[in-house]
Amino acid sequence: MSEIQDRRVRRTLRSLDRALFELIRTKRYDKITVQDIIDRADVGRSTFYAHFETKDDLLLSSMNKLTEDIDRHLADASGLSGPVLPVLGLFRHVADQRHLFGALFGTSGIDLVTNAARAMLARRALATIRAREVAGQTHEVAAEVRAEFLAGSVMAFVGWWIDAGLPLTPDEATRTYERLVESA
Amino acid sequence: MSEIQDRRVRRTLRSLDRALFELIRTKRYDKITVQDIIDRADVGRSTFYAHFETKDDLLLSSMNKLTEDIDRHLADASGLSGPVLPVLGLFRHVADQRHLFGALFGTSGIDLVTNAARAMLARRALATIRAREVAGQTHEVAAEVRAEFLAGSVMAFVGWWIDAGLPLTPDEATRTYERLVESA
DNA sequence: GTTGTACCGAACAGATTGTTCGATTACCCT
DNA sequence: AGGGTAATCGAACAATCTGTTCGGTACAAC
Repeated sequence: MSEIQDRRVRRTLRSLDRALFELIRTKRYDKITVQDIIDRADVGRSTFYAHFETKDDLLLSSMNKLTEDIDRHLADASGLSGPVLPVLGLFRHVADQRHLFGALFGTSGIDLVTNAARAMLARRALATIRAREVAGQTHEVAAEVRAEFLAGSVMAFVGWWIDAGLPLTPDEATRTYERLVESA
Repeated sequence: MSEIQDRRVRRTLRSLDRALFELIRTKRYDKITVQDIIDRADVGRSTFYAHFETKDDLLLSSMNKLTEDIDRHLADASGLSGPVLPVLGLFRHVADQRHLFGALFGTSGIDLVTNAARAMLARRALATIRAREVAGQTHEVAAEVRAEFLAGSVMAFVGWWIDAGLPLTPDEATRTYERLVESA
């Protein structure tokens, strides 16, 4: 798309980008002020607003670059076999950039609401898994990981279900969810 | 725990609770101000700060009640068979309270960051699934749902992986993730 | 009824937002 | 190399929000 000509603009945009991500590493996004950003980026107030309408605007623009980046690290799966999302390249990228991704996707993030619910589900799941382990049932993957994953996948599914406007009844949703979990 | 004696206090707390959730239904949590809350709740400024230190404080307190609520709607799975998280009761509860849960867990929520990444993964997954459908591969669950679910589960897994401090190498993580997805 | 305590509302300083404007400065192009 | 163009700076602005303090009022508990 739009290639930036002017060196001053490039410099400004990169400074803002960098400042935002550095700040996200240190505190919650919604606690970061435009003031924080321009202070760290050493950019004039009016300059910021010449490029972005709001703080969200800057975040979305930065996220675009980041998702393009992620996209490049996902292997192509247009073949007919193998996982639908071949994540190895992505996971390597995440490990490389652990600080950045940790700030962005860790549960220390913004989402107090989802996290509270997810944590509760994970606790429930873990208790059940442990009880079954005691009874002799084992699984290849460690209990904590499974519990967290199950909780996360329930939240993901509910998120989709709600956003789609509840196109399934609770009973259908349950059946669909269980099928997805056992063979996604 | 602490049972509230004074009727005035009960009234105030319930008003604040209610106001917060009503507001969450209309706009993003981080855009809601304490001013909004006390205006809608018809509670004096000093009264708010007599009960809560910050807006987050109120949210967390309200979320506690909500997760207790969710917890009650999750079936007990202490038995040795059946899904680890029996979600039917939970899903029914979500459908009943769709407005509340929609505001809380829909992708219109706070999490611009996670959502951007999730949306991109879902797009990728959907393209692959469709390509395979054309080639004759079918699946019980609709393509969109599968795509969203896969994307969500990757995000959930990465979230755990990062929070746990990257205890697995990218290769191990990939293997673990794939095992979880195919048989959680 | 008496006593206590929760509420209200106004006022406060400090911070943040988003805008405007003139003065600099750096850049791009020829 | 130089001139026109465009980006930046920085100060100032009103408007809003935060978190605190205070005296006065009204309600609850006993």
